[in-house]
Amino acid sequence: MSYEIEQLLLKHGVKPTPQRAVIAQFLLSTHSHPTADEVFQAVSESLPVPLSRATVYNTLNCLVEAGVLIEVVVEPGKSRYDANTSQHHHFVDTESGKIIDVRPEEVKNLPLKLSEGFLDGAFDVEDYRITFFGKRKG
Amino acid sequence: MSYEIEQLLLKHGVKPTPQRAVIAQFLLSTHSHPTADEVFQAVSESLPVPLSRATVYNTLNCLVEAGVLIEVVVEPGKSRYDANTSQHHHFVDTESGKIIDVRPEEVKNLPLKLSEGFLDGAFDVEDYRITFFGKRKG
DNA sequence: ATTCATGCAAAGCATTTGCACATAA
DNA sequence: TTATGTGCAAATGCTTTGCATGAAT
Repeated sequence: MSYEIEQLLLKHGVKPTPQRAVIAQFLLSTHSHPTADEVFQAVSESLPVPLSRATVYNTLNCLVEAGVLIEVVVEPGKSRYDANTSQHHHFVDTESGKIIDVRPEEVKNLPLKLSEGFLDGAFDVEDYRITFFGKRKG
Repeated sequence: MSYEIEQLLLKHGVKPTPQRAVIAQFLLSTHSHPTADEVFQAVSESLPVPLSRATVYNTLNCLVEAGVLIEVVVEPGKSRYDANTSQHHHFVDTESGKIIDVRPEEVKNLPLKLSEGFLDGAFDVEDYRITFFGKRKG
């Protein structure tokens, strides 16, 4: 496994194993927001090590807990994974279902705030995520 | 079933039945964003008609398709339902898991736009939803 | 030796579906 | 009677878990 991936995992307190490295590597190489099953398919095909679905699920959960990945839920029933852990938003193409990362700089009028009176000011907003929906032009 | 609920269902092209009316009624009466199972529990308890889980699922899907409800997904694995169909956002209390509706007027800096250059201007944004995360103060 | 990741198969949930029965127009 | 909603139970799909094996410290 590559030195960089190994360092990344170690930095997050995750013991580097071939399976973990290859799954993390795959997620770093794509912007397609794959599901667990898509990760399993993709990684199984082109892999020096064998891989079971259980390990894919265990590994994805482990990497999410460690902060290497984030879990993205846009449709009910399945989770998607994203190695882009910096604060960002998503655009969902409602025709293809594709999910595209949107950097905060690409959204005008950020940062957002709730009005002072929101619920008597009883809550602190720590973060927010925006999901845009739309279609390809033309 | 009440006249108003009946009219609401008819207006959306849904044939009013006791089960549908009572499920719609329950969702109109709460802001708790219940899951299908919570709807089943709540409605089963205080009900003149018997009710099966299949009917709850069928009905919720039917009401979502008809535009009477919206489906809200904040956690993987289960859908939640909301009779507030006007465009709005959500605040998730990360300690209790509670979901609170946020009216657009309560968010400063709206409306949002993507910058002109976003993906070469290839997409039209039709809508967006914001999910805020935070905690109760103190 | 001890710890812990992996693989397999079984189990667990949320949800959907097939089919028979009931109900309403 | 014709269409359609409902109920039950079985099936499905995604994910988790238990347990035995295997690798690494």
